[in-house]
Amino acid sequence: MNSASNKDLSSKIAKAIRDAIVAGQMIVDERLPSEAELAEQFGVSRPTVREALKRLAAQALIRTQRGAFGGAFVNRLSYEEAYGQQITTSTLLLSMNQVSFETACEARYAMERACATLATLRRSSDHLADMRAEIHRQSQAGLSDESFCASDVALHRAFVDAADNPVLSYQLAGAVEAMQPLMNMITFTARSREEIVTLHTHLADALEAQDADEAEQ
Amino acid sequence: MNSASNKDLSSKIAKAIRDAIVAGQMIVDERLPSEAELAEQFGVSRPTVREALKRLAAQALIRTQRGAFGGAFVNRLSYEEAYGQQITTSTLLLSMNQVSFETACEARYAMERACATLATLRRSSDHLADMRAEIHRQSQAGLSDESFCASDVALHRAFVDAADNPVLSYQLAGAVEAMQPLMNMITFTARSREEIVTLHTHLADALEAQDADEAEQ
DNA sequence: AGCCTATAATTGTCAGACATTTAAAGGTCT
DNA sequence: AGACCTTTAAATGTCTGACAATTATAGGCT
Repeated sequence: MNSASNKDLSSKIAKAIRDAIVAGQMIVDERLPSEAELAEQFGVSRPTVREALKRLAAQALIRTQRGAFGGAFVNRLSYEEAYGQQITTSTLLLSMNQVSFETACEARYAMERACATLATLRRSSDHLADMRAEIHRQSQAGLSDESFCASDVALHRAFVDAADNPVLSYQLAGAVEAMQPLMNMITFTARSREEIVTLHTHLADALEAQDADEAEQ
Repeated sequence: MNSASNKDLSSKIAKAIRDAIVAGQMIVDERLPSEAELAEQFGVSRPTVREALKRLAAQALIRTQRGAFGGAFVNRLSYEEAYGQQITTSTLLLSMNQVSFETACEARYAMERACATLATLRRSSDHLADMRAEIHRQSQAGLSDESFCASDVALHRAFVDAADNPVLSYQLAGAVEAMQPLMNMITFTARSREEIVTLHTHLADALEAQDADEAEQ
């Protein structure tokens, strides 16, 4: 995307440092040279270096610390930070590209079906309890559409986590959460809510019984 | 992650603008105020505003254009840009968190199984041809491990695209591509290569026959 | 009408300065 | 000797002011 001939100096510097990190030339928690040193190395001014560093910080590749012996450090990207990144990206992608509700739902169901086998094998009682709790909340009458959606997301999050694979959780939780704004635009009738709750109950039952044929939803 | 009390002014400003964009208060291609105006609005200096804007640019939320009537514009996040973001994030996440090869593979297979049903329904002859071509390449003898992996990624990419759901493609292609560095650390014996090629051939055959029970790999 | 040029707006970059934060070194007292 | 305080220096965070580079628009010339 950023061709090498990008005129922006701060882009080029950010890319150079990013490449070094991704290539493993800098290990986690390693300290980068100070801004003044980087400025000298790249032959630019400090503000330009700072803009490059902020770009990297925005991608959670580095973190900065003030004070003596502070500076910029290669950041260990945590799952939480990665979630945040993915949710921001996915949310924007969906909201800006006229992705139809059907397409998004289809993707979501497909990905959740992917978890079903693993989840039935590994679901813990904790995850089951979380799911039951959300189902109970969803069946209450006075719930706003927004709260209903939020609970729906929480339920699916618990389901995905039940597969006990952090990579899968990272990928899918982001996707599900990103769809929440789309879902919030929909109003649910009492009838459709009932259907959803029934579906969720079947899902939880199947998980509890460790029956893999619940993948049919 | 970034609590509101983050001391960094450029963080706070970036967050404010990002929130406005995500909330839909600014539409695609809308022009932001100039840096000087933003500086005045937020009561900070121009360099600080610039650092905030660079953060947003790093996330592809805005693009900038120089010259008269240039400025920063809300960017329509394309699928390609989103891929790039996701690949960077996923690659780092995997390489920095001692994710085992097994966990990654498990996630990958699970997600691909998710595509199987849709792919069998919708696969075009183009996708099939792409897959066949990669399979052919993989069965050649003198191929380096790295090229073998690259071809493997290309094949799976074609498979995922066959499901004809851009959201799914975006999610999974990023995941598969991010695993390439992990896969590159592995050396394949002639025997294991043979098995993989056989597996891929079965997959392509099943897709061609539109037989959904190939999901068993 | 068509082309060229000046103009103004805006981002990109630089230099230098000061404020703020923070860990470490060193000094003082018990 | 050990605990506590103070100083110090290194580094990021921020500001000011300036100049360079770019580019769409307006106006003038032929």
